[in-house]
Amino acid sequence: MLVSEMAETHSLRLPERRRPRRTQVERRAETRARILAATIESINEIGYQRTTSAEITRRSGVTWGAVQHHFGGKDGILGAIVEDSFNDFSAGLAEAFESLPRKTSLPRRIGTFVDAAWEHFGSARYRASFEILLADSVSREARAEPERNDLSWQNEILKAWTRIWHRLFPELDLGRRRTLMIQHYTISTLSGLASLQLLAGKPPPFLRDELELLKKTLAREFRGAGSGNGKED
Amino acid sequence: MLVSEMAETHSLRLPERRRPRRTQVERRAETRARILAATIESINEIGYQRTTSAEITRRSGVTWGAVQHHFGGKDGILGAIVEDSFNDFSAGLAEAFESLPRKTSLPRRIGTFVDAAWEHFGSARYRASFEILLADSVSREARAEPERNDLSWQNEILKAWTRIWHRLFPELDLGRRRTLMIQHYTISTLSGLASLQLLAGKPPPFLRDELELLKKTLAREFRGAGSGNGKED
DNA sequence: CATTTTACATAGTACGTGCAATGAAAATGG
DNA sequence: CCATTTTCATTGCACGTACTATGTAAAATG
Repeated sequence: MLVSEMAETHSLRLPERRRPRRTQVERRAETRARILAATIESINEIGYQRTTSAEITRRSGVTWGAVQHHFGGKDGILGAIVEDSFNDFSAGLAEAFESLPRKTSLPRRIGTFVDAAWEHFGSARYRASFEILLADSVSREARAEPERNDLSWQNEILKAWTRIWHRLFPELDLGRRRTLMIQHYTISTLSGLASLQLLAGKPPPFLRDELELLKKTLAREFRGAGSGNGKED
Repeated sequence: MLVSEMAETHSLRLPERRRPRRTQVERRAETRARILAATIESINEIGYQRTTSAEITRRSGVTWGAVQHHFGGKDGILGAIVEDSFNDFSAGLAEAFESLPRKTSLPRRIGTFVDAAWEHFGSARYRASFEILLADSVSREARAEPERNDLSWQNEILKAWTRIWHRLFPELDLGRRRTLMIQHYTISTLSGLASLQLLAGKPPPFLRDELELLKKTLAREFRGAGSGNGKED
């Protein structure tokens, strides 16, 4: 389905007052959102390669001039998608943390944590980000461009992850090394689920059980890791 | 490093008898291997996008005519990589199974299984296959080409996986649904590790520990799943 | 209402990419 | 040693893609 059909499907039948005098910020926000949505949709439906500039304009219903104005170019769209995805992810984790009553049991905290994380990794936007980063990051180091964009998103995402982690599970003391290992394992599994969904074209059939299995694994690793048990390396 | 430098680094200094009268099968095998190796290397180093036909000929040291002759075109190379990767994977698992003495303990069997599986998922060839499939499979369903190539590699890989699985762990009876779930979970984690390695550009720092954690998880799930315990859905 | 700024539209273009077409060299087989 | 097949090399080209350049409409500003 084309994004352009979402908001103005019947606009052809109502030619009177087609544009009800929208304000600039409204226009700006809507076209930006349409471009981003169209790009994400296209990447998920036909893949990164085939998501061309023409395809984006076709799906979004806007012209290339709009893209140029708002994002500068195609790279601008892709960068914005990755950035938004990451920001919403941090916000979502923080929100899940806030909405949790004080002194919730460890398994329950793990549950909400994994669920909130999957809210991110399971989204179409993350899948798009994944393809974008994959297509971009590998080639970036070849060009020897050390920084330029979001100064190594990897460190950023790891930092945010660790921050939330420590706030959610303050009593844990597994040692820095083991903590990072379990974090990386969790990300691997969740991102792996997302990437397999990309390859299969449909969500994993046993998704819920797999998330439960991950929770169980985390719970097991956390058990017996109360304050003071960790050994730093 | 260029693949073309591997075998004929000093050939410029020994112009006499440059080509010691190789047989056809030798020539064929070598150039094919060089092309495949160059493509895999390129995908891992500079990414799928930048792995152009020119880049492949540059790294392999052969011309486009050779590629055309052996693979028909670029798609031929990519397809061969995926196919070879999958075949070697099945062979590797089977071999690991054969080399295992009768009545090995369950944890040890799990260990060799995970290690053998990572031998596959951790290889540069798999990472290349992953990018190829990602770039190709998503766009294929958009073009509505139901079969054509290896008739849904997904089913094939799942079948082979299940086949080995049942030979390695014949006493398990978790029920079909739960078995498939755990398989998918294992693939997700391993493939996730591989994809994160692609994004990071370097192998995961805690790889060994993460594999151990996966083994532990599997062992725990298998425990108490002797013959007759499974419940079919 | 006039002016300035912002938001979008249209047409043309430079460039990379994969490949077709053709030919030469190398090996095989008699 | 010759004919045939296999293997590899060269050149030119059609095509898609992202983008530049420039023009127009719409909203803000006073």
